Amino acid sequence: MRYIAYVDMDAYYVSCEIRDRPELAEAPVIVGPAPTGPESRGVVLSASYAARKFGVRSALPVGLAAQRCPQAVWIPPDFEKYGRIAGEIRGLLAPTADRMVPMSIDEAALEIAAPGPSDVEAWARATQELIRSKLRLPCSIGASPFAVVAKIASDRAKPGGIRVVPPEATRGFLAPLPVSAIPGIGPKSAQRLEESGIRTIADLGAASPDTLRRVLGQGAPAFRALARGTPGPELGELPEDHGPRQRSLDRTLGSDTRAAGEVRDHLSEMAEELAGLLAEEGFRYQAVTVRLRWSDFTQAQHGRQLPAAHEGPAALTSEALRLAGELLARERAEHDRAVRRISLAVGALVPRRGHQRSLDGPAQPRG
DNA sequence: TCTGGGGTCCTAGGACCC
DNA sequence: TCTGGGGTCCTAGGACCC
Ligand SMILES: [Mg+2]
Repeated sequence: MRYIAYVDMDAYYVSCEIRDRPELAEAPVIVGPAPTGPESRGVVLSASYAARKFGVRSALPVGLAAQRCPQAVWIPPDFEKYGRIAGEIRGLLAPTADRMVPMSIDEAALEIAAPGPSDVEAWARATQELIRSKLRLPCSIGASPFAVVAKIASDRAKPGGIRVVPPEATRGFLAPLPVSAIPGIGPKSAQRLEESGIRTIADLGAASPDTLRRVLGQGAPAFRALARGTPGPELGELPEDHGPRQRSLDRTLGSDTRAAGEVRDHLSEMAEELAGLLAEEGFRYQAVTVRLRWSDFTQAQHGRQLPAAHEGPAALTSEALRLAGELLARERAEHDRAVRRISLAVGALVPRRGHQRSLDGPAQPRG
């Protein structure tokens, strides 16, 4: 039988740092911009399990994290290191499986052929031991013939565990879990489902297709089939890789601004940087979008398809400045909020002639 | 406490075509 | 001539994931 094993590194950034500073193994460690430092506008990127006992989680504003856990050891992020180690992890994993698909910087899905669940279990123990002995890093592993079930199982196995769900056990495994355990059902969907009396995945499987369609939209039938233990290909199989859809850069300003010149200066730099990134990756772009987040945290975007694909910073810079100018003009006339964050994205990416996409798959940074 | 940066996909309305 | 319907593309906004 073909199983999908989902390997998810535990507290990945923190584990990478503790590896180099073993005296911190049991300490409340937080990777993120220190709240007393220059980048006070930030969030926790990764928290050790000791820090989580104080209510510190990824994406928590650093000010609140410091308040909840004053004794925390703060370590600034080193993305170059995390990326390099991620490559080493993949190098160890790939030869153990028929196929390995990187899902993020700290997750990978592997296809393995195994006669039964006990063989998968043995593979998972050996794999955990391999990563622990070679790289001194902990991970959790979930496995199922269905991709999304393997991922959910890896979440339930954390930290450091293994959870194998044979196909016939799928429905029973999922039934008691909250709907929010399903990737793709976030806080908003969970709230709306709760308002319809749907709290667990068992509730989801018993709900009427019409109700689910209203709350979850087009994906409803796939979620319902999953809840009944028989996911279709949308959730059961690993997604195909068709190359990146877009590339983007974001900058949150140290303090909000109404100065158009400041916004333009940032955008010009960002356009240069983004054009350089695309050149390295071998893509041309045929769409440009500028997105501005205002001081009240709402955002507005303005974008445009270009008549032809471009490379280099010139077209990107002029488009970006024009789009931002139009957004800012409208904002001045309507609400006149200050700018908090500037984002620049290019889409409709076209491979440059003669340029083959790297076999490593797209860059997949995360934090 | 005050909310990062980098991605993917879905929805909805209007334009346009058949 | 009028009406309806479906498909696709574009744009803006939003949910969601790590
Ligand atoms: Mg992880």
